[in-house]
Amino acid sequence: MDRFAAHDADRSPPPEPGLPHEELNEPQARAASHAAGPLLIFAGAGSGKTRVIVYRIANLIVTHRVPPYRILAVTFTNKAATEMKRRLEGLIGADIVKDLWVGTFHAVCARLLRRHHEAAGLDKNFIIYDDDDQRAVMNRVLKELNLDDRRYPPRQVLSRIHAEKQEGRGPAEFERKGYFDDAIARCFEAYERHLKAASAVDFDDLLLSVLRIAEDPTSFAGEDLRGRFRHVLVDEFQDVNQVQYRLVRAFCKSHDNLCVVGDDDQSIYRWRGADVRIVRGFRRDFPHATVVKLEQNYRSIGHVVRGALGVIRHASDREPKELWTANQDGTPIDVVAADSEHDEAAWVVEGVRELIAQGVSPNEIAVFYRIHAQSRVLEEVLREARIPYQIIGGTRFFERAEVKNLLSYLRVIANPKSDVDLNRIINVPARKIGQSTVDKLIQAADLLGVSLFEAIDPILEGRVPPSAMPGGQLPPLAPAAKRSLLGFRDLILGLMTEAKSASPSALAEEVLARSGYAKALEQEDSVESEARLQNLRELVQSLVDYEQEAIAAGDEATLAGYLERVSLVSDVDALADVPKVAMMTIHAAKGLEFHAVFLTGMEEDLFPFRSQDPNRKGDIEEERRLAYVAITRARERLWITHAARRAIFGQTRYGLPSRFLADLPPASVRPIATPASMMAQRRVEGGFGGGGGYAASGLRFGGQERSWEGRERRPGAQAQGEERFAGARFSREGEPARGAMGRSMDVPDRAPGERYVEREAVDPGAEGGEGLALRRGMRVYHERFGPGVVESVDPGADPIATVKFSGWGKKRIKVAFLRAGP
DNA sequence: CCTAGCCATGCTGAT
DNA sequence: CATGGCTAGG
Repeated sequence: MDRFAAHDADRSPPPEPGLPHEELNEPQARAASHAAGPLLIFAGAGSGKTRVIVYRIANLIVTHRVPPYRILAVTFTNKAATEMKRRLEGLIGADIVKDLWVGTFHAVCARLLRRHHEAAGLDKNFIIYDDDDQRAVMNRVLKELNLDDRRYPPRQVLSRIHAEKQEGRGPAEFERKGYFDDAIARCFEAYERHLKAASAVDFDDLLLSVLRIAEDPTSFAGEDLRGRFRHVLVDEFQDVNQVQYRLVRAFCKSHDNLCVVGDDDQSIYRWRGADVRIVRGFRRDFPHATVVKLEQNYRSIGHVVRGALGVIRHASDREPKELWTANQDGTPIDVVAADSEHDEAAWVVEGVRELIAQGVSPNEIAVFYRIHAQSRVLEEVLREARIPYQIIGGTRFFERAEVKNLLSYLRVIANPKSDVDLNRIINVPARKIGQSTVDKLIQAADLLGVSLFEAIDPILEGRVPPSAMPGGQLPPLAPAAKRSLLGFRDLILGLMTEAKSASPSALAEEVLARSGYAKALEQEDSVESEARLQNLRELVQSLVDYEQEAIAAGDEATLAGYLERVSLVSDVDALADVPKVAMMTIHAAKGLEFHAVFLTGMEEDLFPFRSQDPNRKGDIEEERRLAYVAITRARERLWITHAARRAIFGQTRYGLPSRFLADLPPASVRPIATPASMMAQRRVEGGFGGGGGYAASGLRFGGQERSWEGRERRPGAQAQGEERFAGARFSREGEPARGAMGRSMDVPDRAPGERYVEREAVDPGAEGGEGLALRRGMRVYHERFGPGVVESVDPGADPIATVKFSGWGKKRIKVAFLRAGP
């Protein structure tokens, strides 16, 4: 029995007779046994969709006798693919599973493209260019076209091209909208030309090339692609883009055995071309589709499920569905007010330490953040506390310079046309081939219309036609430069010969030895160079691992195969099954689950994220879905933290608690303030002229239990800690019941930081002051609008403050209605 | 030709 | 804050 099932044994769905090994509930079983035709599965978070897909595939093979190599299952990450295969092996055996097509769109397309490389005009050993490589190509393109890279920043040009390709358009279909686009169009054309010349593809091409073949009605390759699969399953369907959808439809051309599984509430990749309309329009495209909804959550405790629902309920335009759970309520969600990001990190570490002390395995604990930049502080504190952790993403192993260098050597050996790679290593280690020499080489290559590598011989022999040079001869190379270039050429040629017989790992060793790279690093003898050597050894080891895996799977271990794999690894793929706390962005957390989750940085402008660049408009709806994804990762415990101030991007920001916090049902939340946060609060309080400010503000100690509408009624089983704060509730005299005011009914009844208020400030009998001494920047709290920051104050007998509220914007409020906020 | 150090500039999310 | 591009000096 697998880990998932073992862990959740106490809350597994009821057994279904006739379905061995796995137990499925009614809708799950319906989806799993659906034999043919289109099938749309709306799978809520934690509703056991992986289980359904796995069982469905097993069913197709065992019951319906579909040959495994006729089944394609597309997953979102390689890790998910591996996990799926692992679970299938338990059901139908490894022998059958190895013939299945299971993988990400990119991995599947890379494999198909290897087979049909000719139809795409590529060498068999084509190379996949990553972002860095793409930028290098674009830099060269801009230079070639004499375009100012300040006016046309490579990244922006690329992102424009990327957007086009994601919609399935090439340079020919590019629509010019103004004169700026003229240049973009030329860049697009030149960029494509360079990639093709290098026999390289970018991530978009991987899909696009296969799509073009698959949609070509005339070619043999296209026929093969359209007839290859009899059943296609796509997981995380809410995050597919147009190209991927067209691809899937092409694969299903001769039948419509298409099973898609998704949850529009978890669509978080719109920014990279994912189109929720595809999942929402599926029934229009396939009117006879069977639709199954999985709405029972088996993963999380009741408080977590209700917290997630509170957030997603306010999403506009979602497929009607109601997630529910039979699980126990468990512990409420802790919403923690911290003073700073350091304070926040300290709280997280303390919580992690406690969990581990209680016997929770570190790999069942995760720390989430909105952006990678938040990880550093958390990492430092964890390291200090000697808690083992692993960071997913950020600066990755394969992005380190020395690793990329060795990979570039290997890529040049596999595909000498790859100019980006050649350029990268031509002077690594330093071998006296400087920029001027490389520039001449590039010129020669451009003139001859060949790759950099192919231009070496002509330039050494002076065979570059002078007539082609505008304004004279190509400046001659210095003898020293010639010698160096010759040495480099021979090095590569020698390694190419070696590659014919040696294994990939042996070849890598050979590269390190013959190039002198290892020696150069050894001689440097610094802490950094030692670390680099270590990384290179690790890379060689990963080649060895690859070879062993290939042998075990009965495949041939090829250099191209390895290079393809490293190009397509995703961040989460690196998530190892080791006892370490996992740290990652919420995007990376999609599809994962943990016993305990710390969701950090829950502040306005950070989450929901808002770019400082006013041209880039954020998408609040997507941020909301992201929050939903984050919350639903937790099985038993969830802490959500926010900090009053945070140093990020080189400056200190004073943030408001995220608007999403206000959407958590109060009954499922336990507000907590860190000691440092309470201290800071005390300082703010001082500015209010003492504890009497509350009485003066018209707020009254309420102590009265407020009621909620519908399902959100306070559960009978109160969690401990709830009592501690039970008396600390405020209500303003004469204020209408909040339940009548739409979303404000879910505003937490206690603002973060209120614990201090309870202990120190609430004294109904205290004398009133002369109103609040508000200053700009001060944090206040309003009964209806929640926490806010004072922008300005109009003094007078009845002073009015302009206050910015998270989620509400600026409001002019009588000071009398404000009190000290979080 | 190489290297160190300076300045500037961007800075979400990722296969 | 971190990376990268550029300049000046070796």
